[in-house]
Amino acid sequence: MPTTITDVAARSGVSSATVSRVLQGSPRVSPAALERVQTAIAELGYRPSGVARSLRRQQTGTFGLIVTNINNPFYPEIVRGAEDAAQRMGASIILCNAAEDPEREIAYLDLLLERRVDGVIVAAGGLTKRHEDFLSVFPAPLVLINADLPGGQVPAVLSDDEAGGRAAAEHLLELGHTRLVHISGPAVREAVSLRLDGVRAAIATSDGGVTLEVVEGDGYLAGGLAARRVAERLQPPYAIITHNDVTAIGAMHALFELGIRVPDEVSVVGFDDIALAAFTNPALTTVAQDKYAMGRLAVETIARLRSGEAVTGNQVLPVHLVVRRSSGPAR
Amino acid sequence: MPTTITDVAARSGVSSATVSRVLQGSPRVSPAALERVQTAIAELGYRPSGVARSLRRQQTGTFGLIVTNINNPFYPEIVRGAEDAAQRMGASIILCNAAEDPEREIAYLDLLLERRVDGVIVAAGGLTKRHEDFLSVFPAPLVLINADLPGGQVPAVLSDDEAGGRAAAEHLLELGHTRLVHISGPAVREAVSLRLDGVRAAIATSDGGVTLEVVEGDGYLAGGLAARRVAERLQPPYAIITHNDVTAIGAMHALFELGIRVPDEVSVVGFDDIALAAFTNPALTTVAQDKYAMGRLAVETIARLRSGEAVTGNQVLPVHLVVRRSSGPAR
DNA sequence: CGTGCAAATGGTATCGATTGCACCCCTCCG
DNA sequence: CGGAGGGGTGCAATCGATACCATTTGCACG
Repeated sequence: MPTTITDVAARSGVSSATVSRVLQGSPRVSPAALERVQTAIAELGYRPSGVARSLRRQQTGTFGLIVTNINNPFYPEIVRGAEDAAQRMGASIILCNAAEDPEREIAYLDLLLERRVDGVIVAAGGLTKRHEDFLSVFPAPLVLINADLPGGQVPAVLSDDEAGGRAAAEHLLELGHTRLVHISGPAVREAVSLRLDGVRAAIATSDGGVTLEVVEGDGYLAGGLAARRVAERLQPPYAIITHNDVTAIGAMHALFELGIRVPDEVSVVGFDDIALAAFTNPALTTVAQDKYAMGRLAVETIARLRSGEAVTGNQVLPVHLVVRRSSGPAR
Repeated sequence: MPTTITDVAARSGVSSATVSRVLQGSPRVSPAALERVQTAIAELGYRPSGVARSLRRQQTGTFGLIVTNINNPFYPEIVRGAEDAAQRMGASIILCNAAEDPEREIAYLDLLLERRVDGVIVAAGGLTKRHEDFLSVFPAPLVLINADLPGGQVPAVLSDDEAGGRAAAEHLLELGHTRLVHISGPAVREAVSLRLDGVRAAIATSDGGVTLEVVEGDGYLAGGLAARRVAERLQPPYAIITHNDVTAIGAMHALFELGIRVPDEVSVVGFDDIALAAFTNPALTTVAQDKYAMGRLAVETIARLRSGEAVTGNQVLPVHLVVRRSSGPAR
């Protein structure tokens, strides 16, 4: 049984109202009372109940952050950006890991609603129809990361996926590659088609004679293993663009196992620029997203929504190509 | 303004007490009332307030889980184990990412207390003196993962680090290695010295003539770069044991950059068996911890503590060596 | 037909903090 | 010397749900 505001009031000889005023730093407290209350708080080790406070204030100072899969190193950076931004505004984050399970995402949405969070951020990659139905009537401030809801009613923070796909492809074309393979993520993800669009756009504006093959992966390590099937029928040189870095790592592993050298025979370009990308062998060329900023922006957007501001547009963040060792000239 | 239990009561023509009984699935409700209440709930889209419920019940159905660094792929598996276990008992997890900042860990501990969570799990790696002072008087059920508090008052879930270190070293000795290098983690971490103890124990029971060099890393990617300094003065063959897989990835990268072949010239053995370990080039030999079980056990232990049971002992989980391609015979 | 018991339901205090309103007392000025 | 004004404080309602206790209703049995 923790101590309550009443205990503090009793010990310092004032009413609970005065203790409450001390807690909020109200100026309408005499120095003597202030002193006594502070002493009592320290002596009792009192800590106000966030639960009672939330009930009374009708806000919890908490945001929910739902991520598709915290196992994917792409997400932790978003989490950090969101946490830091929340901390700056005195709020905190409830992190929910959906573990690639859409049902679980919805279950968490429900839970967060019951917890009366002040807003929810969904960093989900792919949205199913059920998500859309659920999210479009969601009764709390809501922001999406790397996903988009038709109608544009829900604000979203996005990377410029199309430009990223284009940059990756242009880089490979400049290196002289004419055979491109794209290992995509699950088709439900918005970003998947946008990145592919970018690749296609780059090819379209090239001199021609460039082929593109698309293989669907799972957006995780195993997806990269699709590179094995590709390698079985394609003679080097060619170049692989993956939906994300984790897939690229899987792909480079498959090539390594087959004794195919990267980048001498096959070039590989990833997407995301996770911390590990600089440490693969060879180091991974990739399209960098500003993950930290995405988390931060999402929280700031939630805060604006909460303060009544109407925010509906999408915020698209620029991406940039980071050239490392996994891409090289075709020969 | 969300709908409340009173709204539901009014709409269904019963008192709020009856609505409450419906919410808890009490049998003391007539079928007719049940029906009407359920209809009203559905029509209004009513969802009971977790805040009010927590205040009244004096428990929140929430556990806090503080992890040192969610960027390290070791932790997400723990999170999953904890989330699944919590879900089974109808509870939920507030995940706090301390981002390697001990002050932030303590700040989160404070926050969780204010939020009146029903228990806290700290997966922290290293505990400073301040942690110890803070944790030893922590006024809520507490369980540690991969850390230990003197006095044995706080239950902990641990891997058998000493056995793990031993297994790694024995494996390398069997391969004929006589020069071992250990890239450790930050000295504050308990596990660091235990794993090293295991390595030393294996060497002690060997035929002799084995040397061991210890280098301190940071427990993350950059720590592995210590391998570069080692490589500058040591002629192959030798073998590197790292504190964890992420460090091993950093080490393999440093060796790769120097053109040193793994495992032909230098063997590398990691610790943790993160998902990525099977996908490095070459695939990483490592000591596997049952991360998922650690998270699960921690939550189950919290639940036992909460139900009044006195749990104080440490639970040590077995580890096992997974041999892949990064370790080979010395030649 | 009266009594007793159980099922169904409602009234209301309570959880801990916040806050509008009222009150007291002191000071200052007319 | 009296009244106005304001700083400091306490009372009590309130947030939404729960649970104890009391009351009503229905039914069976003697």
